[in-house]
Amino acid sequence: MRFSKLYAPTTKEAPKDATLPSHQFLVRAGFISQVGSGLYNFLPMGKIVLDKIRAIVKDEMDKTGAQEIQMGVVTPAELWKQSGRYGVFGKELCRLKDRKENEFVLGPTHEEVVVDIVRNRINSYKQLPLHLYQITTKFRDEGRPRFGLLRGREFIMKDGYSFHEDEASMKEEFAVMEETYTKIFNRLGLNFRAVEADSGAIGGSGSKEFMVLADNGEDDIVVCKACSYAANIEAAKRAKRAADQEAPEAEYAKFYTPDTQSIDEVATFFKISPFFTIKSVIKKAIYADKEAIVVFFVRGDDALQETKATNACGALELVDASEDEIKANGLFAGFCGPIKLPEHVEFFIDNELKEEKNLICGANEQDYHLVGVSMFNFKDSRYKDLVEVKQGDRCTCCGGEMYITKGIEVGHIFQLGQKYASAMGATFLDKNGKSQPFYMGCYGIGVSRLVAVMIEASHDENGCIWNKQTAPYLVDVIVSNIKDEAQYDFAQKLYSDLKNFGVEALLDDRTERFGFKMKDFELIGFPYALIVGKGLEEGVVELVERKTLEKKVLQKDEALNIIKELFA
RNA sequence: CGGGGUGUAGCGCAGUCUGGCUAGCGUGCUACCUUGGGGUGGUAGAGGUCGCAGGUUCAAGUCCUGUCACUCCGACCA
Repeated sequence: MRFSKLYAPTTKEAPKDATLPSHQFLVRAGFISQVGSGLYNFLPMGKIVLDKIRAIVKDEMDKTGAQEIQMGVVTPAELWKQSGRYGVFGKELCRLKDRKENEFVLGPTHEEVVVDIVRNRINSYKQLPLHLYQITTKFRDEGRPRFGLLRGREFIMKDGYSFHEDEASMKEEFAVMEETYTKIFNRLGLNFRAVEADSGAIGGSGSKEFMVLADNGEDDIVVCKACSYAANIEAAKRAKRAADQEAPEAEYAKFYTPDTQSIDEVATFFKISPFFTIKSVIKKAIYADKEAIVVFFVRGDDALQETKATNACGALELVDASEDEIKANGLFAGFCGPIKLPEHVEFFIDNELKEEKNLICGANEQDYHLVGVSMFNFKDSRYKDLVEVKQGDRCTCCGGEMYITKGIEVGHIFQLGQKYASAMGATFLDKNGKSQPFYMGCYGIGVSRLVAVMIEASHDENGCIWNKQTAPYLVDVIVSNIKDEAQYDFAQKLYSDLKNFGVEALLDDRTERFGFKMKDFELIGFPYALIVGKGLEEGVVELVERKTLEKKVLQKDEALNIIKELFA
């Protein structure tokens, strides 16, 4: 490609609202352009990069025996009603009607459609397992699109769905996918972790997220310093904590404690560590068909993890309860506790409080707390993992210290079980001739997001730094002075030799000055530039590596071979 | 969803508070000259219904009402 013909509108200035390097540089270097909130176009070089990432994903997927298909972007609402997600999915689900007032949905993911594809066509265990995948555009009407390609409304995702006769087969495929994803992200040269995750509304039992470690990530992940444990903070577990001081032994009693509503005030009043207090978090749980007040109890010095809490009570979401709602349910903000709670109020207690003694909690009475409280008389089903893991907590696997870091989710794999197949009546005959729903797995990769992630992980103050696997072109042959015929002739010859050898090369034949072309090279971030300039008179050219910006002087006749070796 | 901000030339902005003649600046773009190893320097140009609709006024980019779009912080993100 000749730069003079390439549509790559580069600019000195970044868009005013771009805050992340990946967003700024991808726009400035002419890879993408925004057309609306969360909507981006891929310009020629952006498309090349996107296709390269797509090709790597496809290559590794095909190797596992998964088969590529392509499902429609517009899907009938009827399928979503069958699975039950039409109501459950929130505003992110973009619903629309056709001229006949039939309802449709822009596919944010395709479990429903893929089940419809195999339903009544796969009838026997002999046809299983089967794995179908696609790499297509998805639409989720995000409440707040941001960060360029990292959180758009329209994006390109690889989504795969596997069908199995039993759980064992499903788990086998899950392991294959974990391995495959590892290969894909390794080929892309990314620093990532596979972490334990919450499954969210996609549902199912086990799920793992692939997180690229990056300062600008939106997710908090917990990582063990000593072993390989890593988890999304929504799912992270920790070893039970020990007390930080001796337990304050006391007989069970009610104390008058005016003006002590917060944990700090209670701890100060009783002169004890907040560790021995019980924090009550009162939430309103939203279910598909009702709302209810739910109270969560954790240690005073712990924080409630909202996703865990949502899962504990099976709600669609939790919102803060208003003062009126708290009062209406017979509760007293600041004086709430698990003992003598009004009977109709649902509650859950953190696992770490089970069978603990000598605790202090609210008495469910204005201005009173209870001391010497023991946690023995609650049903096991009340106890759930509710706490948010903190910096410095200990690992459940090895006891090592854990820390919290930021990550960008680039992949998520799920064991769905029979959830969708049951709901949608997709069954097959097993070895015993019995009809049963498929076991399913589903596996996603954010392909367009990866374009941004590559730059988030690899850039400097001058611009993008692409690696050989994803660069739009591998070598930028820069003609320093286009009017110098010797330079131009030599560069053109070298450029066509490189192309003939199969090295993707770009010839910067624009009538711009040297500095201008170098700035563009650095902004766009091709792995190498070959400068054909004033040194040519002495028989030399220069090779610049983008990553280090180091220049090497080469004899002009050896340049071709040296570049060939770089990409051999 | 809660709280802010912005909309004027391709891009980035000033002008609006305090209404007034032909709406400016930087950059980019076109032509010519100049320069030719780090976004050269110069001359001359093209390019704008001031987001949209309505209102007040002798007069609206500027004041009022409505509306749309974009965006920032936080919540949410299946």
